[in-house]
Amino acid sequence: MGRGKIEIKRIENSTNRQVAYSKRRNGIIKKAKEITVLCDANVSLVVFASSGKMHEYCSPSMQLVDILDKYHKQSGKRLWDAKHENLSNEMDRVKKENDNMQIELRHLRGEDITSLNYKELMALEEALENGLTGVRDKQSEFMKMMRTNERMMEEENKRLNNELYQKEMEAMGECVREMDNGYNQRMRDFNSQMPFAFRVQPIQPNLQERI
Amino acid sequence: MGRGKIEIKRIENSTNRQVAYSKRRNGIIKKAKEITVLCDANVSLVVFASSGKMHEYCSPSMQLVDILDKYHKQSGKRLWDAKHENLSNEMDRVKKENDNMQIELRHLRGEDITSLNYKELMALEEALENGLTGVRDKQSEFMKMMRTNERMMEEENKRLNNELYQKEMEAMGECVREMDNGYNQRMRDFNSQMPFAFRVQPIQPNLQERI
DNA sequence: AACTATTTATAAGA
DNA sequence: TTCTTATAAATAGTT
Repeated sequence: MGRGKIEIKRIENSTNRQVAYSKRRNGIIKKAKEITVLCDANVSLVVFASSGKMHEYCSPSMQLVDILDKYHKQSGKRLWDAKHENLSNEMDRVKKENDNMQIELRHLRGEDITSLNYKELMALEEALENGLTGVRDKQSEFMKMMRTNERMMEEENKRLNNELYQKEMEAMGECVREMDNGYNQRMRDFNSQMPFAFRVQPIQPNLQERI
Repeated sequence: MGRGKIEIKRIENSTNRQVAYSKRRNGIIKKAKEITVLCDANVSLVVFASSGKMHEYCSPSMQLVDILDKYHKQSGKRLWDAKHENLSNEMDRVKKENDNMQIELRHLRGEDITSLNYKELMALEEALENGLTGVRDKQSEFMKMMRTNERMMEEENKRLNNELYQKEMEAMGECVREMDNGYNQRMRDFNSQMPFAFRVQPIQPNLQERI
């Protein structure tokens, strides 16, 4: 009923689909109201757009719960119980999955392995070795990164020390020549004796969170 | 849409009302199906005739319970009782636990460890090593048991062979002296040449299920 | 339950 | 979204 006949299949153009949804939703709700009045019927209508938005119509003087109650009584399908049962089943399934994982975890931790046969033990060993290999690869990667970083820090440190020394030399300027030359000598001595760890260090955000 | 226009008010003639109900109910259900397909929507429709008879339509791949669940979530109206909510919460809890275990398992298998920091990697390595130690202890225990068993079987075998030989000697009694002495000699030769595996073996229930 | 004249819903276009 | 309008679809009244 429109400018052209349409096939009843999903409207691919999303705008058109949206428009059609809006129109038809109004239409169906209007029909629901009409049948309610004309035929003295009770209707519960809940429509969800694909977007998730919900619209509902429910005959006046009746709440959805009442309708459901009637539905419950009529259909013999016990909705609440059914829902409960579904949830219960799902629960059992998930709990079983849980138990299996628990067992697997315990095995991987070397616990409760008395019940395993030799074949299973071998498989377990292999799994553990594989895991260990992966972890150690990752660790050596880390090590490499740390060494690289250390080297960078060391260089940065050298550079900073140098710069600092230059700055001091500059700042002291003429002063220096008037003072005992021994002072700067002592300064340099001190710096070269100071343990590396106590010198000014660059901030290395890459490492701060990881170590 | 008919031979004449009608006012939207209760149809007083009961037969007409009944007919109209039937026609319009089909119409509305058809519309519900159409909007479901055309617009990718989900619909729950329950219609009660004034007689009390019920008809329903529910989008495929969705049960009324699912619709209700969605309805519940959207409207905030409490359709489910406390029991349900408890179960629901428990479910969430268990599912979360499940996810955590899944993650731990993947880590132990060396998967998804990119996101771990060094400390976590170390802990993981230790766990794996402990697991491996446990498994290997168990394996060596197995080995020991198998060796012990083998030794026992060997001894048992020797004993049985001996016994068999003694029995044969006894049973043949006088016969032997009358026969060519070469027979027994051949018998013994044969037995000592026969591969170990084909001799009578003791039943070892401890090993039967395990290996 | 079928038929059909008419009303109503709506697809496409603006 | 809303309006318009040509056309498809629904259905009231009839058989």
